[in-house]
Amino acid sequence: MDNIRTIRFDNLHDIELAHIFECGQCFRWNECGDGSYIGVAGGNAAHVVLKHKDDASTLVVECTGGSEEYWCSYFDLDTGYGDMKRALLASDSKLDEAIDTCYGIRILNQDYWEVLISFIVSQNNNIPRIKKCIESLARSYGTEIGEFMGEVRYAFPTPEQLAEATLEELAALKLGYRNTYLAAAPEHYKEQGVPTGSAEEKHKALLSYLGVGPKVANCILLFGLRDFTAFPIDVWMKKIMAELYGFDIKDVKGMQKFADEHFGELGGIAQQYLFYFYRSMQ
DNA sequence: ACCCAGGTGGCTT
DNA sequence: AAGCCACATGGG
Repeated sequence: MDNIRTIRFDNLHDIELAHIFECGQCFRWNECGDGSYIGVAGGNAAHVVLKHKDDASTLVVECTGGSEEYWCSYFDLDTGYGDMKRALLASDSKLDEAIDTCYGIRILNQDYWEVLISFIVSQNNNIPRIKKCIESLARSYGTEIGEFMGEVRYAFPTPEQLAEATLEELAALKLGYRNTYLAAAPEHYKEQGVPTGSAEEKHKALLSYLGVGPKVANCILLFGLRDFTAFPIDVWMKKIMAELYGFDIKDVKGMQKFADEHFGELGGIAQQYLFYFYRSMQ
């Protein structure tokens, strides 16, 4: 692929690629072996490198497309994560180690539809297999971007493209029982559009998708709609909340209520730090 | 062979 | 409202 463009962002803080891409919010970025990552976002393939120098960082994006504004928004570079982290630390010292160790998490500005489908696939599944499933979907139904850094890359399929898939084809992609959920999603998306309103209203709208329950809806709220009040509780978060705050492992309602009152507007940020930190410790 | 993974739908109490 | 359990697939 010719026409590779290089975009550079200087003087950045509170950013680390591994923490952004490995914290469980996205599934299409892969590490190259040297700390840089290759992935696809918004129909563009990209290779991203982060360089730390003194107190600041520089992000270099080599991409097949996407404006400077697009990538700035995608990496959420205009949001002050330092302030959010300081606010969380001031309210709860139990976050000290997680925030200190995983300092550079940012919530990517991902496409709503892609997040919706990705987290339907994620249920009762593990991250390596989720990534394979999503890559298969892109390869089978997404627009071919072209060869980029030694591999042909594919955009995530649009709702119209995924609507073309038959149940038999989806089953052949080894999606498991979730294939029926994916088969139903494009039409529902066409009818409902992108949810608006309060967090509760959006959450409720998401629950009307087959295959979307409370946990997946919270992931979509946080990663697809950038609602930082969302606090997804999966099997890992149940263990973490039980261990850290003394909840009964099954008391998900109590955990949700606590997160809402205790972390408020920054629940999603707190959740990401806790999830990623404790998961990386196994 | 068994258990688990960024859970949910559907059925039974 | 709460408690089961099946659901595909692949890795440990």
